[in-house]
Amino acid sequence: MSSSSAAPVAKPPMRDALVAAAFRLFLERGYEQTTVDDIVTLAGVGRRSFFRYFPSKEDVVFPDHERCLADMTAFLAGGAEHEPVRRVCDAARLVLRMYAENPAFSVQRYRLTKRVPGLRAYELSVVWRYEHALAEYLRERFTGRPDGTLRADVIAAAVVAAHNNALRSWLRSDCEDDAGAAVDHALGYVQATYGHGVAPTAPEEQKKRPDGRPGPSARPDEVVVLVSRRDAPLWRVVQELESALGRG
Amino acid sequence: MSSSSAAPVAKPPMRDALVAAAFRLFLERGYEQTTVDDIVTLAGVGRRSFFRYFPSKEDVVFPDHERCLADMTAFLAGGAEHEPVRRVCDAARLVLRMYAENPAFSVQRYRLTKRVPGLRAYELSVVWRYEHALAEYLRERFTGRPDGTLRADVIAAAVVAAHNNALRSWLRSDCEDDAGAAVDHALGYVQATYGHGVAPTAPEEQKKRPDGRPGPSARPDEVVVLVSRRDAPLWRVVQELESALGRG
DNA sequence: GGGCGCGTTGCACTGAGTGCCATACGTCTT
DNA sequence: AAGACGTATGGCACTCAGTGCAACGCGCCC
Repeated sequence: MSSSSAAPVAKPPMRDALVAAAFRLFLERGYEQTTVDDIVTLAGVGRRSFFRYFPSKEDVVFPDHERCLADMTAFLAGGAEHEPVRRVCDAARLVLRMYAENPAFSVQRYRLTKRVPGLRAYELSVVWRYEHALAEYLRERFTGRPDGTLRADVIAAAVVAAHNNALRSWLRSDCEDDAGAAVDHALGYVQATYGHGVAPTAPEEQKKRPDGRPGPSARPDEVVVLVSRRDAPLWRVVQELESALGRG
Repeated sequence: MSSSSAAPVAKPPMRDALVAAAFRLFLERGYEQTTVDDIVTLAGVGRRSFFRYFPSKEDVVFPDHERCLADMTAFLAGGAEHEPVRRVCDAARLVLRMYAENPAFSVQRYRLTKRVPGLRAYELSVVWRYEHALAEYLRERFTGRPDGTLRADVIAAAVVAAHNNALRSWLRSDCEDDAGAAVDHALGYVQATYGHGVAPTAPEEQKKRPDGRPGPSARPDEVVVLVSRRDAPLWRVVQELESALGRG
């Protein structure tokens, strides 16, 4: 079995071998029933090398997470055009696209994390870093707004929840559904709630669109969210509504 | 020293002693620098007993979490009156009240979890169970609605994020702020976004209040959220608004 | 050829967590 | 009163994750 110049992988042949060996064993005999020694024996490498590539046994289940997080962070840092909520939703779409690049792998991991409590907990800490990055981005964009950090935290949590909802339903369908459509639908709900001008509660957003029109990427199914005190007089509510819609 | 009948604690004197010893050591020399042997030596008990009361070293940092989660779950199962979003917000208020019962302890724990990555990760798995319980409750209440599980997941995430935002800012202030007011403000934002009748998108909610009034415990600062397609005719929007307000 | 950097490996060690059994104490039974 | 029994605790040995350290092999450059 010559493996010399057949498929010259750029950097880490050993890393991939460890991931492959780990998943084989995890799937056939379970995560907790598999020791690191089992993995390195199957991969034919030394035990010490495992911990050189993966700081913990759990990390081998999320081998490209650091890269994925770095990509998302770079995307957020890449520019501030578009509206902030739109941008974090796009960041979430980016993450889902990375999952969708390896459907088989993503499904296997999903089955693992669903069954093993320890892996579920670890996945939470992974997801938390994404959410934290989104919240951090929104906090910067929301500086000066009333309740800026609160809104940032809540919106980031909502985006992550919507993303995960779509991702899980896609994974449960064995990747037969359209992942992009699912996440668009889920994030559309979040964008409809928090995105756009939301004039009455964030009037300063209006200044960015002096023409009073919906702004970039206006689709016919866009929605407007109006928040008003319940005891406000109806005429006042309608007035706010007209200004939010840019009519009247 | 005679400790026979001086302070006859009901159930677990040993458990509390372990918690006290653990926090003393964690605070004075750090979490990772403290071994379980150190804790049991200071508490004067056998090492095996530690793991009888706490399944892991991390659990000693959240000693009453199981009870707190059970209380919240019981509260949710206790009744389905009020509007669902209102109810999960009240559940979050319940949790914050438990934190507020031991301000000093909560602050110490906050300082610990903030600095120790392992504890932060563990706290995430703790918080996740709360969020999951809220989402589960909302899913049941939202069965039949379009995107019921999506809305349930997103709202649960938003509630938890708002709760945590208020909790953290309260803990950072050394418990000098008013925790109740902070969480009311944060959850008010979520309730303003998702709560109440939200007539246009959830008309079935109207049936529960045939009188058309806001329902129980209507406060003057309650708000109504109206979601509508941006391209809808204005008269239609106003019609929906009137029905949402129970006027017209 | 000999030094040098790097990736790999083996080895010993710490510490978390578990299973098993022995012990002590209170209670219930005969 | 003596013994049986359940429960709480302690002690011991073991597995396994993770780390520090010191070799070893290997290509490379001087």
